[in-house]
Amino acid sequence: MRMTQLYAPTLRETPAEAEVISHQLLLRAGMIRKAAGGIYSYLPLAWRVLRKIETIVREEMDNKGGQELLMPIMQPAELWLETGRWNVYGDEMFRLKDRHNRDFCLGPTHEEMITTLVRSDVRSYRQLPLRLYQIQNKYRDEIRPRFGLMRGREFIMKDLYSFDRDEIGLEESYRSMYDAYTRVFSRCGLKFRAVEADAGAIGGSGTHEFMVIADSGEAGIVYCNDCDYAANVEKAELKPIYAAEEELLPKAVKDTPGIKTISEIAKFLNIETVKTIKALAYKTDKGVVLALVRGDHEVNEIKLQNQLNCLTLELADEQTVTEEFESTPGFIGPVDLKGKVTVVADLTVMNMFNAVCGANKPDQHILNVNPKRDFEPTIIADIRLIQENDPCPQCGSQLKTARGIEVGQVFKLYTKYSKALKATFLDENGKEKPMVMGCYGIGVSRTMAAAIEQNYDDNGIVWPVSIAPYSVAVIPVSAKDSEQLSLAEKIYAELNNNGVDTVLDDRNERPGVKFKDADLIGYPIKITVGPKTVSEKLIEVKIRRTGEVHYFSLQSYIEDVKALLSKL
RNA sequence: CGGGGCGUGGCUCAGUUUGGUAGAGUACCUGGCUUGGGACCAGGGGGUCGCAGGUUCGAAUCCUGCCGCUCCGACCA
Repeated sequence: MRMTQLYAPTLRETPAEAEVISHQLLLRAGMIRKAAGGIYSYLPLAWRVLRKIETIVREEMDNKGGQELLMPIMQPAELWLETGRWNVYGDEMFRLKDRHNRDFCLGPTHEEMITTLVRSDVRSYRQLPLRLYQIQNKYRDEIRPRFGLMRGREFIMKDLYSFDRDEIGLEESYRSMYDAYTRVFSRCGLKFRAVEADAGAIGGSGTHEFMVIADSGEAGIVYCNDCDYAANVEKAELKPIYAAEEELLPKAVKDTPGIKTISEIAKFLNIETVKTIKALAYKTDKGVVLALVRGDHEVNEIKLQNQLNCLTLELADEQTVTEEFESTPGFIGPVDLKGKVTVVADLTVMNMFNAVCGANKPDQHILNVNPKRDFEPTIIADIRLIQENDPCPQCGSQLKTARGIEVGQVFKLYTKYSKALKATFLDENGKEKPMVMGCYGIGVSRTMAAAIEQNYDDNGIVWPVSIAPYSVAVIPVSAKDSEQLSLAEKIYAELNNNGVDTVLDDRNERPGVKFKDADLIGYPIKITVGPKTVSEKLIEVKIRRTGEVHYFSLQSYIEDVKALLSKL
């Protein structure tokens, strides 16, 4: 490709709308343009990157017995009514009607579609296992699209669905995909971590997320340096912490005027926050809930929601606290609570002695509160959010925290959808059984953004070779020197003929402009054709990531460039 | 949806407080000059000032409503 023809409108300045680096650089490098919130056009350079990622994905899926197909984006409501998700999916689903007033949606995912497809054509255990996948746009009307391609409302996803005869087969499919995902993200040049995760709305259990480690990541993860444990903070399990045993003292009410927060009460009473109980009031579709954790801990709302098995969960407002909990905002506690409240206590709370909590009355706390003696929770469970330095559930070492961008997730669905949609087969004994399913997603467009989040510098993007739009940019220093130009043309043609994706910057620009654009777009290698190339038959080869410079002879540079690329 | 910020040539922004002919830089076009890290000179095209009402002799500027973008929270590939 010649730069004079390439549609890559680069920008000198960062558009104000872009916050995260991948969004800024994708816009500046002329790779994407916004059509609406969370909806983007992919310009030629971005499309090349996406196609390279897709190629890697296809190779790895096919390697594991995956077969590519393509299902409709537009899906009839009946499918979703059958599993009940038409209502559960809520506002996140893009819905539309046809001229006959029939309901449709733009597919946010394809479990329903593929399961009904497979159920009508698969009858026998001999046809299983099946691993089917597609790469296409998905639609989710996100509450808040943001960060450019990282959270769009339209995005490119690879989704594979596995159908097995039994759970042993599912385990094998799951392992295969886990392995394939590891290979995909490694080949894309990403630093990532597979972490244990919460299953969320898709359902099923047993799931891993593939997280690209980046400070801009929306997800929190914990990992252990001494073993292979890694988990999403939403999921990470915790054992109770046992406080040193104390003699139970009689509980006492203490005046604490205007003292509402944990840190205030600890300071006021001159005690450690570990001696306090934090009580958080929630409103759910299953009534009001009081969640208890130790003062220095945080509530993990996902865990709480899973314990309550509720669909909605939000912090209660002051009016709710007053009316439904019959308590006082800022002074709520589990002791002598009058309202009809489900009390969920964290495991650690149950092992505290002589603690402090709110008295459910204005400006008062209770001292020497002892769980079981002074209050009896409805549910006792692990509901706290894991923190840095908490012990590893596997080996006990101190955990580290990091931020991650979720680029893929693998799920075991078991028979959730096959039962709901009656996708059954006859086994070797002629017995009808539901297929055992798994689903496996990769955010292709998000992977592109994540790659940038991990590979950039002050001058622009630094693409890993495997997914770079072009591997090499050939830049003649002078736009007038005919010898330089003809050498540049020759190199450009020869590299392309030898399978190296190359652009020629044939624009009538000063060299600085060409270097800047090349760095912004992020070609792994720049080849400068200058006076030295003409006089000494040497080309200058500069590595984008390191700035390292090599001089190769015009006689033999092709192999040298290829060797260099293979090492990057 | 709740809470902040912002909508002025493609991009970055000034002008709004105190109403009076719509500006700069950059990008783009033409010519000249220049060519090893976003040069320079000259000329030029391009804006219903987010939209709709209202106030006024007169509105980018004041008032009302709406729309959009963006950041912080709940959702997720």
